[in-house]
Amino acid sequence: MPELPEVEAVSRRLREKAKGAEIRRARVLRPRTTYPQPASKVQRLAAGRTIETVERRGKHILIYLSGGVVLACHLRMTGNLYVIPDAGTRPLSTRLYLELADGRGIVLDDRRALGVVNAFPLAQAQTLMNKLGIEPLSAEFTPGRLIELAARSKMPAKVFLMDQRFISGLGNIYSAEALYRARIHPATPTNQIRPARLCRLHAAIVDVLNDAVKSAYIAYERPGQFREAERFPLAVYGREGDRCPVCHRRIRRLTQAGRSTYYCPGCQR
DNA sequence: CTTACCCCCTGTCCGC
DNA sequence: TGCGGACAGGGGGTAA
Repeated sequence: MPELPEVEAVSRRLREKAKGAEIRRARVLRPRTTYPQPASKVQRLAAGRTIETVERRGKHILIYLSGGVVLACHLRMTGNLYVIPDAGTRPLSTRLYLELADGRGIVLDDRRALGVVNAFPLAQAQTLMNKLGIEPLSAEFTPGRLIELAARSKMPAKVFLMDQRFISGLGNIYSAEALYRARIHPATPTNQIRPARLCRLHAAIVDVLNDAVKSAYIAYERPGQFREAERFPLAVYGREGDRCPVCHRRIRRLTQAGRSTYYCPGCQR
């Protein structure tokens, strides 16, 4: 599920519903969820504090609590984080929840249970987030910045885009979609892409993410629910064998860094 | 600095 | 119909 657009949608919805709420207590139902921290530490650090705000950094959701504590949440593959009306009535796949003073709950609902929640002092959260690459939807992400970053790596373009230390937030789907929009072959070594094409890639990244954020925000209108009708239209991802709408060649799949990459052999060179 | 595994989990799909 | 294996939008760790 979650790459930057979905995480942004989840984060916004959570902020709208839970900003200002007081956490009565926190319960970790699956100890591994707070790894490497003990569940007790997260429960203790969250209890009694007020949610000041909720922000996204890369694919992380940061819940800022009163007293300088941050809950850093990562949804990984199947996680979702949302407010439910009654903390006593939770989905089966709840791995951790925060019981709010008004009786509502915030749940980490995660079937595959790969999601993680840690509690950090503000400064430590800051340090960890500083290790992430540039925010692709921020003003600092410019064509020039992408050109600088690309010069530092000879990774295949797709692997580069997925590496959170360069740009944070792109995953398997939107990396492939951005490369398709930019007409760049996913295996091209990043430091060999010409500046003009990197400018095109920059625009493609920003456009695809902005489009997908809008779509994801609508799709997650109801907490914990995904509206199928609002699924973002994917040009190449998961479409092996389909015809490219532009050049009519069949979409191909290849494996890079253990993940599937989809691309159009006609458009992407 | 890379790549190439393995691990963490559950669920689904595909081929035999 | 049943079953084993591959694979799935995440990342961390370790070895080479």
